[in-house]
Amino acid sequence: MTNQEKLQKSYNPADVEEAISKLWNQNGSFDAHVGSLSDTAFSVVIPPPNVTAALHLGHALNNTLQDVLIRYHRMAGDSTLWMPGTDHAGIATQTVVEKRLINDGTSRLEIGRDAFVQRTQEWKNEYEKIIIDQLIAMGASCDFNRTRFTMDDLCATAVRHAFFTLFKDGLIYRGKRLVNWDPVTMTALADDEVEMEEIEGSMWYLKYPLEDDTGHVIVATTRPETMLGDTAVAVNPNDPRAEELIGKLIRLPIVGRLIPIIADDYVIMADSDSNDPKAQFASGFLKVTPGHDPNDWEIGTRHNLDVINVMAPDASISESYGWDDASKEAKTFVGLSRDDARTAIIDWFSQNNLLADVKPYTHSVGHSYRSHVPIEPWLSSQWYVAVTDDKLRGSALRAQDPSQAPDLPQDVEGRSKGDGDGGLTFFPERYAKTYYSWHEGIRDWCISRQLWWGHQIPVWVRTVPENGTEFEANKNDCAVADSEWVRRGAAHKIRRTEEGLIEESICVPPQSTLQRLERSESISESDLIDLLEDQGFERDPDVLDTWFSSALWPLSTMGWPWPEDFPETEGLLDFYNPTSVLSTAREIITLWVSRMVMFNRYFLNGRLPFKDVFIHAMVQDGHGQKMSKSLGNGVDPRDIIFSHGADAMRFTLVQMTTDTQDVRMPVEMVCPHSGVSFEPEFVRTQAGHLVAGPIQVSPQDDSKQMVSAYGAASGVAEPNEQIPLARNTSSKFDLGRNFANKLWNATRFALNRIDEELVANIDLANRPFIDKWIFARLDETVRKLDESIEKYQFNIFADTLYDFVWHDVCDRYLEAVKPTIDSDPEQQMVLANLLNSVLRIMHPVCPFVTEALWPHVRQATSSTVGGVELPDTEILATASWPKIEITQSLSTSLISDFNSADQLVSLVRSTRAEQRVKPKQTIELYAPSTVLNLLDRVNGYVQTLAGIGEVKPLMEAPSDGSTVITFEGTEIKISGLESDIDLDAQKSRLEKLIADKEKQISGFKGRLSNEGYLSNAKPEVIEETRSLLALAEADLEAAERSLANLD
RNA sequence: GGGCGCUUAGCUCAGUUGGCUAGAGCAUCUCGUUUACACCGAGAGGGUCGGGGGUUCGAGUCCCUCAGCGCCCA
Repeated sequence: MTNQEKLQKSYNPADVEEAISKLWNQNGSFDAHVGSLSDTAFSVVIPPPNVTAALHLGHALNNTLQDVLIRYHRMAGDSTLWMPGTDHAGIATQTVVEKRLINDGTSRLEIGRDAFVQRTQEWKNEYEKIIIDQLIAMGASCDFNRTRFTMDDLCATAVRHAFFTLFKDGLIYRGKRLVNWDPVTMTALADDEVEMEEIEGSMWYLKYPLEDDTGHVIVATTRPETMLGDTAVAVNPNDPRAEELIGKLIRLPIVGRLIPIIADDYVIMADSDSNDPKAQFASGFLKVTPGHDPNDWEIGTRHNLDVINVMAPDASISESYGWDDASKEAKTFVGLSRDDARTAIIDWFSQNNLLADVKPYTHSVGHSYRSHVPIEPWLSSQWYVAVTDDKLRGSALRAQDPSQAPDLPQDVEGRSKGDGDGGLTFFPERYAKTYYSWHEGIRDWCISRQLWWGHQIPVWVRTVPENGTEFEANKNDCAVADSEWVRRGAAHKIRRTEEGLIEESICVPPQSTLQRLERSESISESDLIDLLEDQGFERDPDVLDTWFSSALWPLSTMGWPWPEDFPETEGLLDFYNPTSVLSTAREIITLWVSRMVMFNRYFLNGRLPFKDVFIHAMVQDGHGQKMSKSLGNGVDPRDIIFSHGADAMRFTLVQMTTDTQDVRMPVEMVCPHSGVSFEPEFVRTQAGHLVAGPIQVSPQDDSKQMVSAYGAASGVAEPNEQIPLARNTSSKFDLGRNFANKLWNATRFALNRIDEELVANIDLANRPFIDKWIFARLDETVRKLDESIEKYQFNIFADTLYDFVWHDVCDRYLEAVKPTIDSDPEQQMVLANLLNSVLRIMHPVCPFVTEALWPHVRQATSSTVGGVELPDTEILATASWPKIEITQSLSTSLISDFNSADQLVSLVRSTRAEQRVKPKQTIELYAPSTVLNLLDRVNGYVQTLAGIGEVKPLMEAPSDGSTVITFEGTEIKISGLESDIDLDAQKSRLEKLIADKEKQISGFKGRLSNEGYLSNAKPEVIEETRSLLALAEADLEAAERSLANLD
């Protein structure tokens, strides 16, 4: 006896979800076990979410997809690992914590580095917990015992070891050069952290007088404030004016500096007729400011120009950072912000009659992705990874599956048969090109960040006069092969600074690495550091770019470099790396995918971090804006779980995941006072985004208010008891909710019907048509699911499930067996096995409802169906994927017979509707022998679903009181409608059918009389057209005959 | 500026190498409820596949072009 009485009338996710999460956790259902060599590994590392904020639906999408893959492969018998964790997200987290401090009336600088890191740690703990709870709530089957954080001991060791190795191998260097400087957060940014924005600015035309007083040149610039740092004026050598001017000197206004006119073909020549706005607006003369413009830096390098930095880290004009020839006049600008300096300098030029012109000019300017202010190209000392080296860039390019990528660039070594080359595949394929282009033009990676939150750079630096050291330094970095520090296990480099001093850098490996090194002097890491600091070395205060630790994620989480130091990681690296697939978003290809490939391959002899990269769609809000933590328009998955349940959310997200389309998610708010959903009022942010206004008024009662998710996320409004936080929802998820409920009720129906304890196993060959058919369809469905998951076609996976479960199992099979099942114990067992299979195939997408139903269904499954392998297991999450081997003879023609019969059912139903036959009224059907044979083969299916009482030969049809159907070229009559026949309706249906068929026939005939078609089209296509024509002609004839009989 | 995608029913989206009468869900309309499910069932209506041109026997699908939207990279 099953315990079906426990099943409620509809599925209520909140009743079961938490208990089921607990069940999985208690049973260790998601624990990874390193398998033996013969086992198939399937592993995924989670893209670690930033601890800056809670997850939104974009994360829900990505994590659901990963979970579907993991659950599918776990059921398919693979040894699975889904590694969870979070990312410290240096600048982003520092920014949010600083915001909180400012709200609290203090600041980072006021409390100091240690206290700040402590505060940030607290933030991290808070959000790490929220994030993990969210993952659990959405059903993510991660091995949560292994949860990592990019700054925990394991990851920190990996970071230190990786840095040390790269440093020692000459792939990390320190350079003074222009970086993308954010003058608000006061840190350098990587190229990809800079967002380009179109700015409606101006082009200013400044007169620069020649030193010999013979005239002036006019330079065009969008950044006049940087002219204080000009060290040349450049002209294109092809410019007609060039010859006369090159080599002459200019007396730089305000500053008085004498600077040369040089020739460089970077300079765009003036051409007012050009289509290129740059040429239109050019004056032909370019002020060259190597200290404040990357292109000018290049020109400066070519012409050996001085580099003068006229700005402080906050982008105000300053003479303290490399500007020592400021005139008295120039000093009046010192201390101005860059905006004020711009105005002041333009005023000065204007007052001195040196402003030739100003034109409005639209151009794009880099902005900080974090503070959104314009980036200042700024000269400073930073650490770089030489990713342009063939060992990194080349390796990343060689990794690509050659069939997906263009030929390797000239300067990249060819692929070898070695580990990993050619093994990296992108889904959808087009993203392979994004990856390729990024590496083709990649530049060295600036990894220093002027932050307090992150992995502090493990390098101690000392600068000494040239004669203060025993080492000779050339201009570039060079490694010291032997020194007291090298003998102790550290790596030692020296370089000559721009100021002519000698800079010594000592990189200290982590203790675990140090103790394993062969070295002549044994010393602990902490003693080594003490020694360094005693000798005047200071640790670089900067931290590493967050992506440096993320790049090591598939390595570090698996225990690299010293898994024996972390016993819980033993064996992981060899068994689970390379991971099977990385699922992530588009922009991550450059930020993360690239760097993981480079690092994993570099540190593990070419081994890839993952074989496949799946790029998922972006989740947008209802206005087509990307859902993001920083914009604050994210919808908390817990809100959707609250309104619709986790399975509904998951199914809907999976169903929306196609190859090409981003996912648009119109969001409603739920009034916390009334529970009513409504569309919130939207407001535009300063940056131009549409977001739900921070405070919303209740749609039911305008005296009541609530805080929107945006209001809370942006910190503009803080929810309290009177003005509570409103949850979000979206009717998009109704689809998934209805489906979960459908499954619930189908199971409920079945459990009510299965009450016989039958132990004999069932041979489908002895079963009625409908039982055979549903298993043939199950077989087909499972194969389609397997194929779609293999190709990461998630929408097809979901649609296949929906179509099979809703339409075939519920609408057809269950309806068809209703008259017979109560008296047929074998059929009850067929149904039990069917449902058992359905729960299994539904499980990867809808784990909660299936797990909730599982104990009932497995209990009901007391015997087996031949050819269907469904071994019993206590927990569905660890049950096996159905294996179905139905003999060919069983499924041949089953599906085509069924489709014919189903077609007939819908014709009869349409006719019933047209003739307004009451639902319970059974009717008589008169059919020719071909149809009678079909009805016989499908064994009552048509009668049951179309409400047909008796079936008789066509010739026995009564001469009046019947209506007629055209089916597969035959006439079928229906009588017993118990009301007057609506002749008009019948007539117009037949007329419409005739017109339809005539149109079809003329189309087919036209095709078949076309010489080109007959000679070019594939024979089977032509054959098909012929048979379609025949069918249409038969239908037409039958319909015409019927119509004629009516008159 | 370069690259990638999108534009198909009122809405949100499928449509694999060109080949059946272009599909689904929602919404709409009609009918139905003691009988698994109204988070339901049955039926119906609704599309010149963004515009234009081309290739082809045949184009939603391939090519060119124009327009609009979005993303990534500079």
